[in-house]
Amino acid sequence: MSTPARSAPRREKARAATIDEIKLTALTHMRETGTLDIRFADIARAMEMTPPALYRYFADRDELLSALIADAYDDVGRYVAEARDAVPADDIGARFLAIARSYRQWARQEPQQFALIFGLPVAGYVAPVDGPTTEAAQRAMSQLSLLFVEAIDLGVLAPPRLRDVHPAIAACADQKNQHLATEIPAETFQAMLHTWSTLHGFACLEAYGHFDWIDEAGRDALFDGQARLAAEAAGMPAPKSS
Amino acid sequence: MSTPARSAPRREKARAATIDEIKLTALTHMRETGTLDIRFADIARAMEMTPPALYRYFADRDELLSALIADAYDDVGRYVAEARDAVPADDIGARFLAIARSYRQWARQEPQQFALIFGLPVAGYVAPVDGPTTEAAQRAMSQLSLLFVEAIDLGVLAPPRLRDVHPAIAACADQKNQHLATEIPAETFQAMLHTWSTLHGFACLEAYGHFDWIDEAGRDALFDGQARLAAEAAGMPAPKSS
DNA sequence: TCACGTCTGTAACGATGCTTAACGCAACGG
DNA sequence: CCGTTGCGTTAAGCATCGTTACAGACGTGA
Repeated sequence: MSTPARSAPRREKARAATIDEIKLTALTHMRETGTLDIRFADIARAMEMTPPALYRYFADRDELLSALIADAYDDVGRYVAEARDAVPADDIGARFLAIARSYRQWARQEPQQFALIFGLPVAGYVAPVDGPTTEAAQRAMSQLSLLFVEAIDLGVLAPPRLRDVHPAIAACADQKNQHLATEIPAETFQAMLHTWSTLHGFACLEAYGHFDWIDEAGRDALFDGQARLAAEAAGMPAPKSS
Repeated sequence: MSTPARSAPRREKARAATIDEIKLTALTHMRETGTLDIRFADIARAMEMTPPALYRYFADRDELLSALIADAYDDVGRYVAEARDAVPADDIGARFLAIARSYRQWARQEPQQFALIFGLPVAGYVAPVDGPTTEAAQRAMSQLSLLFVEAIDLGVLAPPRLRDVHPAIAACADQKNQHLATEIPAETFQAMLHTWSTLHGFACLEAYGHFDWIDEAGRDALFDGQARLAAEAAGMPAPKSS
């Protein structure tokens, strides 16, 4: 049976640790090679195991990949949420900046995981069931929308720079609003998407090395400017603290 | 010898045609599979040839990949330039919109080529010599900077929304200005980078399917809004024509 | 017509990877 | 103390793929 014993806390712990080690080894290997390629042979070698042993933990290569993708979802979501929550709840502007910066930093630190989620599908991998791609969008965005809700509740959100909203976008906004306590106006919903696109663009270009010709200080300043523009356009207040 | 005969116009033509067919077949295969994987076996099969025959045209798999990447550079540059030049030279705002839209459209039509240039390096492929990645940045951006130069020369470029420029960015601007007749102010240079990031972000998200939950009309409107925001922030005039 | 270069196919080598099957070992529970 | 369970190894099968070597076919130019 593939079902693990139901009463063996010690075993299960070891098993979970091994699973984590496998995933971590896979990630490390991706970081070292700079690609999204993972081979059971490589992982096994790095763990001083033999390839077939891995099949005790993952049915096949795709299952490992799926797990990595799922983890990446969680990682970026947690990373961004933590950065946001580390800033006083009453300083919405600073919270916005924290989200923006953490999104960028995550992409920089983990370009492979970033690509895993936001890049082209990996070779030979078929996405399980319906659109985890869409789910990635949802989860990444949800942290941002939470902040917009906070801003609305605190009454500090100015109207966004762009006021006219296409009916199709308004419809999307309505649909999303059904899951929220505080209603997000369509213009603000649109501004959120603009914000995300803007920050994502910078993160992509930088993570994949297209800004390497600008030194780090310049990139930092450039990004903060981009974030400030985005905040301004979305009606987000300026940060109180530096 | 790998050197093709020096006097055989007919042969050379056929050879060039075959090379083009190989590259096109490779692209087609990438489009169909949705990945960046290319295998000599697949290409050969699609062309009703045998794998070894391909070695007459490309020394190895990497050489083919390099050629595809180089082509992608050219393609996007040409595509964007043509779109821009199809608009009256005195309507800078419309020209800007044309560039923005064509960049997005290219990414949408050719997500694989887009990823080839702007994504993570392909598995098992080592970039020849120094940073073609950087070159991609240069070439894509150059079409945009040409437009900014036009705008400056016509005196229709307003100061960008963001005025303070970090010294590191100013230094980059100075360096780029050495290759241009018309000097681009540092703030404008910075605004160009912001513009590119913004448009690129939307293009990435859409090309890789993260906006699939918005219907096409909505995406079109969303993008135009994004472009308008970017133009406004960069000091670009509004289009005269619709 | 004949020799040459070019192109292409057949065959084969070597490496690599995914995956399954069968066996041995250690820990755990009664 | 013994059976069960889970984990890991060895061995093997299978499928590819990249690449090279060799030999035949074709068109070209003298």
